[in-house]
Amino acid sequence: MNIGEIARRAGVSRSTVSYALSGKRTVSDETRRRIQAIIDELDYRPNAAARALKEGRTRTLGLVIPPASLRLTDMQLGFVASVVEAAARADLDVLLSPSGGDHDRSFERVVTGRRVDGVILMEIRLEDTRVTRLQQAGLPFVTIGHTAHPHGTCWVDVDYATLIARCVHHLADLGHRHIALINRSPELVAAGYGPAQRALAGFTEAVTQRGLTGVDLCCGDDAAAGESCLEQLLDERPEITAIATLNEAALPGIERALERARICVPRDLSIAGVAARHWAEGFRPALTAADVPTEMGTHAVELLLERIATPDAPPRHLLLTPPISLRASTGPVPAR
Amino acid sequence: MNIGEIARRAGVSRSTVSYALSGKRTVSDETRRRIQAIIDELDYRPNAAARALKEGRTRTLGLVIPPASLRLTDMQLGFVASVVEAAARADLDVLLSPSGGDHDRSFERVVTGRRVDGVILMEIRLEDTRVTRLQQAGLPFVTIGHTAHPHGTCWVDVDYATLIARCVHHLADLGHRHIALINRSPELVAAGYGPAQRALAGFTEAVTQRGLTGVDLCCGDDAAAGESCLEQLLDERPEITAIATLNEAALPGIERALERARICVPRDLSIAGVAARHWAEGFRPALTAADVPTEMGTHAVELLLERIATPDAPPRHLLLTPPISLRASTGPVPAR
DNA sequence: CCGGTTCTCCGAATCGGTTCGACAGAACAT
DNA sequence: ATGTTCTGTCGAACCGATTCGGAGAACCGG
Repeated sequence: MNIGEIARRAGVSRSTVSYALSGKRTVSDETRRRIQAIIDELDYRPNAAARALKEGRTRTLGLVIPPASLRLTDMQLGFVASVVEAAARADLDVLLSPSGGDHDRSFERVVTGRRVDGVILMEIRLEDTRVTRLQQAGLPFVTIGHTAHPHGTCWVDVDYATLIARCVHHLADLGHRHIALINRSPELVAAGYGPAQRALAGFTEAVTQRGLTGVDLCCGDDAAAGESCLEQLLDERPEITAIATLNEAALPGIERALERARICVPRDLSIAGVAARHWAEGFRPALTAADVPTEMGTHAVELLLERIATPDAPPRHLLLTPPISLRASTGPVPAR
Repeated sequence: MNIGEIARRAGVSRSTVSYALSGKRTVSDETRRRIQAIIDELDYRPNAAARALKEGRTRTLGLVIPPASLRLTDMQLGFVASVVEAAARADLDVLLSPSGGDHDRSFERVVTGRRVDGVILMEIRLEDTRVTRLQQAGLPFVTIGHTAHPHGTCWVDVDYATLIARCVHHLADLGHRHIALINRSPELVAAGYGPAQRALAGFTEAVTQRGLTGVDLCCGDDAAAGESCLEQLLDERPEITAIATLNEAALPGIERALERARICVPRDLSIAGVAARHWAEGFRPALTAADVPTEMGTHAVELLLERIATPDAPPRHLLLTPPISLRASTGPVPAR
């Protein structure tokens, strides 16, 4: 079912069919109707490869995700979902490329095989070779998260520094003087993972500003790590009355450790953080938290489309600071 | 950087470059080396659209996922990840299409725009219009899960009936006589969702065979539902000493309800089930369970590649029955 | 020295669209 | 009546690869 077949049946030339479809030149009403009827009957749709070849664009976006070996967090999964939906709304398809290493066949195919019109990069490091690779290839791209040199690139990110700082201020307002930050895994922190770094920065600044005692510790991204991390914290730093965290995957473990230690939230201890709504609401009691916006992906797609349309415009950034939803996990500091 | 540019620089014709690359005809060593050097220098890679147009295949697989509005379960996420990785290993790209409704633009584009060589369909219902659409379009496809008419199509699935039955037998061997099945959500069961149906069938048969008392109940796919479901069960059926379940998302809630009721697992109550390893190991104590194989996606890709290669071969099925990993959540029935 | 192989390579056709220039005929103005 | 503009359509070129038929050279044995 190619365009020639349609043209033959309609008794017109191939170009007329093309124009009838695209509307880029006028076609008489009568001819257009005849063509449309045949297209409907045969369920014809133009061959994507042929169109891409001639037009020089693929109507496809690349989405580079962490390799499957690293379990995607719920937050990341939310990004993927919202990217895919936003792209679908713009009638674009999404090509997935699992990539973490530097020399990755899948990534290279996407970048240099002109399979996509632009790329969205997730889970980037402060120094990221993939970013430089994309820049050198001249392919439009947007990152979710940003590198150490954020000015030359388009990105959208969550302002972890501000959000964690707000958590600290909220807890300080409630009278808490000794606050702990439960950060992401030591490996991520060591690798220069942006959110972890910036959360720590925001925490430190807010703690200093309010004259509080702050403890910050790393914690693996799973329930078991959360459990042992909290046990250690309760053991070594009994003066702590409040916790701020951005480690949503550790929440179930934190909850378990608290329950085991017979610590009642928020009576004995307050917790606030940054987490996908799903995790915050699954916590007992429901977690006071800045809900990480699922529309991150939507924004990334918007930025990318802009960038594809006008590659020479100055790169735009989007730093999101969602409000903190007050739920049940924070309360006044316990009387001594 | 097209093939003509390479040819010009190497002083050969375009066809020679093509043959040097594909090896489908002999090219002298010296010429090949010269061409390869230029390709390496310019970092040339053939244009995917042009190749797809000529070859009639896209080297791309379509993966149809549930729409983002429905949160993907961990298991489904595992499938996606393993599909993507298996495809990457075979040097294939994966095009994502979120689709649930029947008239879906993204799905139609993938199916009829010849954007992919084959499709993997997840989360299918016993009656699924997308399956018939694919059959009518003549596009090779494999489903993860199977419909009510499984013989005409290729699929790979987990044998929930057998797995749940094995759990029951294991519990019966330990002396348990009163066993409950915690199934998936009532909506899914009502909608004719295969796994839920088959789990119930396997449970009923095993219970009958061993002469046990069985209770089966539906439970929403989240922690809160698991919690209330278990509270109700403990309240209404105190004689129950063991539980079998395939509802991994309810596990955290089940755990919480047991802890609250001061029921010690496995001393007072045993639990066994079917769950992704991640969930089973996150349970306290670690859950005796058949680990849902993450390689489902890998198998689906293998089947699909076979089907693409030989579309007229009889359709193959794969019913996986992973072994039950004995962990800490099952033990002998408590003395009365 | 000639006919037949073998080894290399080239030219041209092809895939299925889009788009540009041209052109016939109608409509309109002078 | 003649020139001009506007409409609707067509033919051909083009995007960048693959692939088939064949050309020319080297080499073989007879």
